[in-house]
Amino acid sequence: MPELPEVESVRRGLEPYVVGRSFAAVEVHHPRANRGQEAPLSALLVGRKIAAVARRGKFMWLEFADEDHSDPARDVLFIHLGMSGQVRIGEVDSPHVRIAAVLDDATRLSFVDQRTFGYWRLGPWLTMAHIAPDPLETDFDLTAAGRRLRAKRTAVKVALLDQTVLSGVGNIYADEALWAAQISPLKKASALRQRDAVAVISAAGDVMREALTVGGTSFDALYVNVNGESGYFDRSLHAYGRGGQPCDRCGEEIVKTVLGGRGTHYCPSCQRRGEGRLPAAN
DNA sequence: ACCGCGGCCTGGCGGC
DNA sequence: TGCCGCCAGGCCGCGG
Repeated sequence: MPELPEVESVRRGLEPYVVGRSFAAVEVHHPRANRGQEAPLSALLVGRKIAAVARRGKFMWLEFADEDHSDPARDVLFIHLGMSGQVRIGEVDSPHVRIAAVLDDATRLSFVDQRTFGYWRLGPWLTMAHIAPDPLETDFDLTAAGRRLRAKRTAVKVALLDQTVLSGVGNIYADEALWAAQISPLKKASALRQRDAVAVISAAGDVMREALTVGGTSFDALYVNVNGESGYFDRSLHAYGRGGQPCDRCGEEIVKTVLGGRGTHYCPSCQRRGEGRLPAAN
């Protein structure tokens, strides 16, 4: 479940089941699920006590009780959901169960991942040092993120997806943030005024916070929380997936195009902020 | 140093 | 019905 609100929904769901528990058994059913790991995951994890479930952007990780949490070199268990990963409580009847784990209180965790872009990997926390803060962090610096965005010479849509600028934003929330801030996805990030860069990042935070309150966005059973339930933010989408439909703000037709290889949806009429002519407000 | 593109996978859908 | 190409919410590494 790809973007920040979906990952955070999983993190919150996982927390009460795993904190204070230890791994009793871990079985890897698909080699890609722990690629990059030499030793078997079970040898690395069994007996280790989980102290916390943390997240930055779309990266989630388990902190262990026997590690120094202020040490950037400490080992953590990264759980990345990739494009189609799920972490479920209990056993799951699916051909895509890639990892099955049991905790010391007999709680079962199933890592289900159709496309195998996700993984569990024990490694040093600093492996993800390049991931920028996400807009839901309490000390997130909007001004600095705005400057990083404007340092990019790509289209602003592409820059929003760059996890070293800010993290957590994926293809859905990038389109939604640009729609909310009334900025064209095609506009060069470096051509944005600072206040518009800040506005679109701020909008990304707002949209993701709102999505989180309804459990994230899911169009199908691929994107579910730890109990297999779908979120329903798809009902609140204004741009993503709405190509050919009328803009909720101005009625013009939403256009679908491709930017940076990703489907991109926007209103060509009212997403023109910072282009010299203000959109007609309805 | 940066940016753009291709690759990694599976499965569902629309078109022929 | 069947096959084929295209598309999908992410990320990394390569080459220019």
